Amino acid sequence: MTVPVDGHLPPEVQALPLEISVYAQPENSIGYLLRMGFRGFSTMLERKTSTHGVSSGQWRFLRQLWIEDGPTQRELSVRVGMREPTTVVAVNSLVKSGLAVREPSVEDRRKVHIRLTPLGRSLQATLLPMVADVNDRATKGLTKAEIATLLRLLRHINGNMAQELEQIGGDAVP
Amino acid sequence: MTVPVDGHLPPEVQALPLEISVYAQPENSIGYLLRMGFRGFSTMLERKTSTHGVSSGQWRFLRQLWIEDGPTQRELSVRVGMREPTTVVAVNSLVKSGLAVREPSVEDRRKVHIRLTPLGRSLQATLLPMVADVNDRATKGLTKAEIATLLRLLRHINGNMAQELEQIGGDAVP
DNA sequence: GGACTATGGTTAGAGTTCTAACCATTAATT
DNA sequence: AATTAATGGTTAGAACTCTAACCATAGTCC
Repeated sequence: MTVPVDGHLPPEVQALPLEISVYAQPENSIGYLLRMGFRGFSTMLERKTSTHGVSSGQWRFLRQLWIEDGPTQRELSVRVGMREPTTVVAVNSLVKSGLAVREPSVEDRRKVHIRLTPLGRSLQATLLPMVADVNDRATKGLTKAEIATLLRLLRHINGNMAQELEQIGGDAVP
Repeated sequence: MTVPVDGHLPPEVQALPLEISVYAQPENSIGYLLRMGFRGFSTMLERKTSTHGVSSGQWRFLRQLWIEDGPTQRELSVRVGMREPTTVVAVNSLVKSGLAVREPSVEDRRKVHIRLTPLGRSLQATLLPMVADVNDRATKGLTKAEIATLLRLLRHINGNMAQELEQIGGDAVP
C-alpha cells in the first residue's frame, strides 16, 4: 500500500500553488468539516428523537410546522428548503405516523394544507430539549463567546453560498 | 395559515427554560447551520466536478485514494468514514468510470485492493483547484484570522461529537 | 483434522433526497 | 369562450447512504 507522507504529493499537484495544494488534506477544507459536523449532529439527534418515532427526515418538516402550522405543501417545501417530491414523501411519512394531516384547500382545489395533529404539536416540548442537549454536547469546552462566533461565521458562509447558488444556478440548494 | 410571531410559542414550550426554547428557531442550532453549509458546499463543488464526470459520492473516495492508494475495501471504508456497503457501490461506480480498479489480494483471498487508474490519479490536479475555489467563495468577506478560527471551532465540535458517538454508540458515524 | 470464530466483502431492502416528466386546476390572453 | 400559461401536486427513476443478513476465506482451539 502506497502511503504518501504529508507533503509527499504527485509532481503535478506539487506544482500547484500552496493555497490550492493544502486542500489535498480534507481536514483543511471547510466543506469536509461541515459534512463531518452535520453527520455527527444528525446521528446524535436521531438517536434521541427515534425513541419518539421521529426520524431525521421527518424532523426538519416537523420543526417548520411548529413555526408555521397549516402551510400548503409548496410553501412547506420552500420553507424547509427541499424539493417538492421530497416534501411529498416526508408528508406521507408524517401522516402515516399520525403527526400531521393533509387538508385539501377549499378555495383552490390544487392546494393541500399540512396541519399538525395534537400529537405532532405536543412533540415540540419533548424534542426541543434534545436539540439543546446535542448542541451542548457539541460545544462542550467552548466559551459562550466562541459559540457566538461560530454561529456568526457559519451564518456568514451560508449567506455567501446562498448568494453564489442563487446568482449562478438560479435554483434552490438541492 | 397560523404564523406565530417570534416568541409566540405554545404554552408547554414557553414553559421551557430559555436555553432550550431558543432552539425553536433553526437558525440558532449549530446542526441546522452545519447542514445548510454542507449542502451549499456540496452543491457548488458537484456542479464543478461533474464537468469531469465526478459525482459527490465518488469524490470522497477519490480524495482518500489520492492520499493513500491501494487500500483494501475495508480500509478505505474506515478512512472515508462510510459503511462497507456504501464503499461497495462507490467503488463499483469508480471502476465503471475508469477511475479505479479492484485488485484481488494475493496473500489473502478475502481481500481486494482498490487502486487508482492513471486517469483517477491525474484528476487530483484538476479537481483540487475546484475545492480551493469553493472554499474561497464560501469564505468571501472573512479575514484570514476568522477563517482560521472557523476551522479551529469546527474541528473542536467534530472532536466532541466523535468522542460522544464513540463512547455512547460504540460505532461509526452513519 | 474438524468445528467454532473472526474477518472481508457482497446482497437485499430501506430512508432521504434529487431531476424529469406528468396530471389537475386555475389564471391569462386572444 | 377557447386556447394557452402558470401553478400545485404526484409519480417514476436515480444516487447516496444505512442496517441486517449472508457467503467465502482465514485463524483458533479442542
